[in-house]
Amino acid sequence: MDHVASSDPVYLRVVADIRRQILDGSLPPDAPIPSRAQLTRKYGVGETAARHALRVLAAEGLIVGRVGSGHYVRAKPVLLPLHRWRFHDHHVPFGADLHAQGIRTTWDRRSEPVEATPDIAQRLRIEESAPVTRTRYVFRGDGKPVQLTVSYEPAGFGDPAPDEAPRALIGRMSAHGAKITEVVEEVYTRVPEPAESDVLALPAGTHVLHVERTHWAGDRPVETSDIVIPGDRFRLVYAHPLHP
Amino acid sequence: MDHVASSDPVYLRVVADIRRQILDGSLPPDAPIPSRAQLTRKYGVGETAARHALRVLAAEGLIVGRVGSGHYVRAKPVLLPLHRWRFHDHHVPFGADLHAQGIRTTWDRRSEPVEATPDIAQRLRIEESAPVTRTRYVFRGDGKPVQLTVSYEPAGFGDPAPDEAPRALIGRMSAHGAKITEVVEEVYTRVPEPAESDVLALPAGTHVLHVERTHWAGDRPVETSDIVIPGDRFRLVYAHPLHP
DNA sequence: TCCGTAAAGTTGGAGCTCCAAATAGACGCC
DNA sequence: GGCGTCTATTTGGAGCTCCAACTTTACGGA
Repeated sequence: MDHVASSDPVYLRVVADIRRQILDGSLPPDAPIPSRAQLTRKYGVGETAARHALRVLAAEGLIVGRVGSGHYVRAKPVLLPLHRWRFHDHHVPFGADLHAQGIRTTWDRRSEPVEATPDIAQRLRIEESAPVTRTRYVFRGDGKPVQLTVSYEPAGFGDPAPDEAPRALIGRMSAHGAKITEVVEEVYTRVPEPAESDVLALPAGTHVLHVERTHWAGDRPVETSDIVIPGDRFRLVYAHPLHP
Repeated sequence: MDHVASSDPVYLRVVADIRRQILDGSLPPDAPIPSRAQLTRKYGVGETAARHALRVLAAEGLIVGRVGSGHYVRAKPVLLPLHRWRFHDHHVPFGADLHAQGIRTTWDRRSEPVEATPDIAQRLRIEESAPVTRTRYVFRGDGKPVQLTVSYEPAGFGDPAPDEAPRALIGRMSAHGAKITEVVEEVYTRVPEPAESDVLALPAGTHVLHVERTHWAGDRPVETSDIVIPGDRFRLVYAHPLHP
């Protein structure tokens, strides 16, 4: 996914290679990164390029440097490249489009404990009838429901630690100029399995919220994407690429 | 606010000085930043330090570099140092504390057009009885209202541009272990005047949402802070400091 | 076995240099 | 005035070097 042409700066070659290893898990948390001197030999670059590569990776939050010791893969690494993400306008998907048409958006959320259906149980990898929490988000345009989002998560799984990190729901969605004519539905399941780190550029082992179904305005499927809920499993860091 | 001791790295001295000038407005948007060569002379540092300073400021989003031309203050600069901010957990202020006590949080928001009272009119710097939009946020713990937040903004002022930037409401609040016994109230006013850039580290001219009153659990005042609504007036960039 | 010291390695700060690509301004020509 | 060219300046990539502060490891003595 990270195409780095041979004409690109050499430091980016180093960055891309190390980043890939961290993202796919071949460099696990706390693993040591080659030192400056080793990088110059391994990639045949100068010290300047090696240093800059390490600096970029550190700024991205993927590695940490310890003076006198070395660089290591961040224990709970956290790269959320903001430029790949879109906040929902007013927390309403496609909010920008609604606003463009002079439609005022509101939403609310309601959680309730339910028992896992076979379908949900399988997705969440829990037993049938186990207690789960269902949260229904209703997004409205001018008071009329525009989108219904249902999120399931295992009961207890979502109970945050005392000083838990923020859990703002952030989504990436492509905004089309779709008309708002029907109630749409998405089913999110909070699957405790490794993120497709390639898509999200998240470290291996990160937990994601997966969009299972998405319908929009007349059952026209919308681009499906992963959604991250920053939770107690990882801290949220909005990284600024810092290149060049 | 940015104390840079003489023992600190020299590039930080340069960064702090330029940053200050941008934040207090003495370097207005699009103003040119001294070139590498000029910085070395002006601050008596080497080229390495000058370059690194510019790189840090660029990574912070305060300046942009144009090859062959120079560095300039970003036209709509936007530094939001995430580490100074706390997302509301589940968008609910003090949500982390509520969760710690096993309390489940929900909230909803409702907007309605009203006429400006003298009080509000003065704060918003509009005429009395002018049309304003009142938004009432109700934050609930286990279904019971925990906090009522009322936000006023001039009608039209908040009407977003067609491709408006996200408007997620982000707040910084100190989380106390306060008990949830009473409905509390905050009055936010979207004041179209320069931010106290020193507090928020936002460039001069940025518009902020100012917290006018805050009560919490038995009329005990909570730390008052500024709140930013990313809107069409500026783009939101989550910057990662990038030092060192 | 335990402890203290010495040596080697690593980060981060800082300096210098060279160069390609891009820009902006000066200059001359029509 | 308008147009094209040429030159000085600037960024960004890349190289090299030196050093202080710190960590890790290896070694030797008690």
